[in-house]
Amino acid sequence: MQPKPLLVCIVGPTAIGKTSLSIKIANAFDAEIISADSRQFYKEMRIGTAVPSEEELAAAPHHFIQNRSIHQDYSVGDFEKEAISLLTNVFKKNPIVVMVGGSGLYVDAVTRGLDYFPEVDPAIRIALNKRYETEGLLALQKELKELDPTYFAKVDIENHHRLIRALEICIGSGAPYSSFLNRDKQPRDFDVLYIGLNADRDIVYDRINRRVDIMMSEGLLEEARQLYPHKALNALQTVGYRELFQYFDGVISEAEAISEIKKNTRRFAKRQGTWFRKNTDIYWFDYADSPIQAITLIKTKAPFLP
RNA sequence: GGUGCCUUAGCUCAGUUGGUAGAGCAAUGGACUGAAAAUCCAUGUGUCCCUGGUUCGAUUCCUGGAGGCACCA
Repeated sequence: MQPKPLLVCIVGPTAIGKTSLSIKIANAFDAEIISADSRQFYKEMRIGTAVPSEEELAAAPHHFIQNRSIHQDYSVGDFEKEAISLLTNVFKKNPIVVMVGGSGLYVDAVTRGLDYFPEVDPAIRIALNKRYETEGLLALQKELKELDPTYFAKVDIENHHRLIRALEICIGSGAPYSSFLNRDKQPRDFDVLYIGLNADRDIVYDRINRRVDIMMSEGLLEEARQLYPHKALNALQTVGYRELFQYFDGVISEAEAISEIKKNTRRFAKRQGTWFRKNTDIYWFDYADSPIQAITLIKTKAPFLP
């Protein structure tokens, strides 16, 4: 039997060194790289999202890096479809692809798949957001309880994003949100090997703090200033930009904005840890380990590779 | 040097008319199916500066000490 191709997923908290490891692995196997990072898609956001450098991008073929505009709506569902179709093509020429990503949901969308949900009119979400503003959380809870009692019983009903998402499906499709859950997901015709990169909390936090300073010295302030007119866009609800927008609004000082960026990035890294920790398929490595160890692991898992 | 005020959680501070304490922030743990770097939930953190005294009992009152701030010299 022909062995399935292998998708090597490199995960871990922000600023741990995933980009660098992914390039070394890609070079070792002459592989291409897929980014599963929910903010590196956007071509207008380069410094604040820590997009790979020119040299890094030249070192291996990269996909899903700065291939979108902040003005286009984009979602995990779109990413899943595009990534799977790209993988199908790339696997035709190479039995291994490297995926790097800090966005847990985006990684899982590719490796495990999302359930099918119908497309709904974006106006529904807009209306629901308005309702949330005027009538509050309680009104949303009440409506979901009526339209989808099953999902109501298990969602976090304090979380308006969850409520609105479920309601938009209920209203737009006429069927309960929960009726779409746990349908047969698309089977994947590739195997997945997760490699996690981590370090002691102090080290991660220290790397984050230093990286924020580097971003500022590379011109994050100017990048944010140019995006300031678009601060309401979804893509710009992003650590590193929001805080600077507050500075431009005169709400906080520049120094405060920088320390807020550091704090919010640290919190983000903590949330990434929570997400990845529950994935028991991950092989964890210390950030200081040599990439040889990861490459050796890949070879033992996929002996058919050159 | 004198006088006054202060010292309580990682930080800023509240409080106990004497029964070993609580807010905000920070931090930590968790959730997550098309907004996910988003959004949401939960949780503590303590020689109450040290010393001696009064008291059944002192973080609280008193003595002395240390550190800080202010004013006077």
